[in-house]
Amino acid sequence: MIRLLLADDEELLRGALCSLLDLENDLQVVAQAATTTDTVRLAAQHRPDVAVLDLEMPPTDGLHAAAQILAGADGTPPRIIIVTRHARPAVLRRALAAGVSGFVPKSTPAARLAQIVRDVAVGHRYVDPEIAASALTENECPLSDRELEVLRAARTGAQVSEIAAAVHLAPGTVRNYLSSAMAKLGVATRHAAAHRAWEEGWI
Amino acid sequence: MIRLLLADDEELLRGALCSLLDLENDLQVVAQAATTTDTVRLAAQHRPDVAVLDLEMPPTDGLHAAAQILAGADGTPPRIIIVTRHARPAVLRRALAAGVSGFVPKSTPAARLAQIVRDVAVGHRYVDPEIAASALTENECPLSDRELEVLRAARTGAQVSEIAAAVHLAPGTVRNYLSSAMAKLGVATRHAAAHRAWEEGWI
DNA sequence: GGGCCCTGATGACATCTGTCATACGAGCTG
DNA sequence: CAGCTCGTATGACAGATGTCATCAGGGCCC
Repeated sequence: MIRLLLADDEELLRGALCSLLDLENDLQVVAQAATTTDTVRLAAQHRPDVAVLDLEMPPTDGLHAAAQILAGADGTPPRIIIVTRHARPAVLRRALAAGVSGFVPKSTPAARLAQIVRDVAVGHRYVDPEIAASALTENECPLSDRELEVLRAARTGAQVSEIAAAVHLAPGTVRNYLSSAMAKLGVATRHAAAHRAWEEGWI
Repeated sequence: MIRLLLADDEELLRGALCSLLDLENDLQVVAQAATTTDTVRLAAQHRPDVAVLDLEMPPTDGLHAAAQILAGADGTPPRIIIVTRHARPAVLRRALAAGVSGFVPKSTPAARLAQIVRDVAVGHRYVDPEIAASALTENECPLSDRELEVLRAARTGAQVSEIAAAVHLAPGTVRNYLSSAMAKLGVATRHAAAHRAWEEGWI
């Protein structure tokens, strides 16, 4: 019997997946969570074999939760499967770096999930083939850490002075980073750059 | 037997909901769609009793699909339930104006969906109580149609000239609309205004 | 130590943005 | 008809933004 932890902030999806997976008679959902904090707590408490985590979850995100679970486990940590709607190569890279075993976009047929869970439970890794292919062909994120940082701060439409305060840099420096990020992305405004970087899964 | 059309671009959710609802022995999923065009086509072809539509679907959205289904039906049109993650009062208003019978956020427990489908099938309407309460207390969108239009075009970080081209207005006029929208929303940049309007579900 | 790259910072300059006053025509209201 | 509002447009101006050259300090390699 494979013991599962299911984490997703959307009750509808989590509930539907729960009953779907519980139908399989070698799978058992032992805990459910809607937040990353609950996820980490319940993983430590129930020690599931496999944790299926949505990437987009408050208050942080699935990757943070995965890292915490893997770091905090004494003994063998659970295998972790990340499920996401925002399935971009860059996100896949970050997920694999965090040590997750499975990466599944929400465009995967529901029927296949149970099999992926079984594969991962016995130690295999599963990565959506489509995204894996993109990750191998698409170019890396061209932006530096600082550039990503200022773009993150620019996402809500803030002015330079606000961004500068948020990242603890001089306003002029922020403008330089924004400028180089825009040049790298081939766009004309910081906001277009932030939008683009977000779409690509870089921030 | 209640005949259902299920439309959602996420296979995972659609598949999970499908098996969940099929488990109920008075419900039967007769068609599934991942795009709004398929949704409209299959609704005409299968004439389901209830259509469960995700709001966020390519290439248009669930509300467009709902309007087309209701307009195109000869005889009694299907009852329509909109499911959405982005459940804001403004969206609810637009949905009700389009003639849908049910409005369900994705935070609804999966187990309750079957009952909502049954209620709607016999002619009741169902609106998530939480959102309905917000819709009654929260203030209306203060923006005019033109303001919303330019903000929509501004969302990707475009410059004034691009926005002007997109909405077929003079650049100066676009700036006036952006300016008044920013004033109404109490923000300092067009991008912050667009971000805000998006969060509120206005664009 | 001397050179070299990297990060963060500054200042100057052209351009873009946000604000505001104003204008003009369409439609409506008295 | 005169007066009014509304949508659209223009021009002017201050301030914000994007670009670029340049500089100071800190590691790092020879």
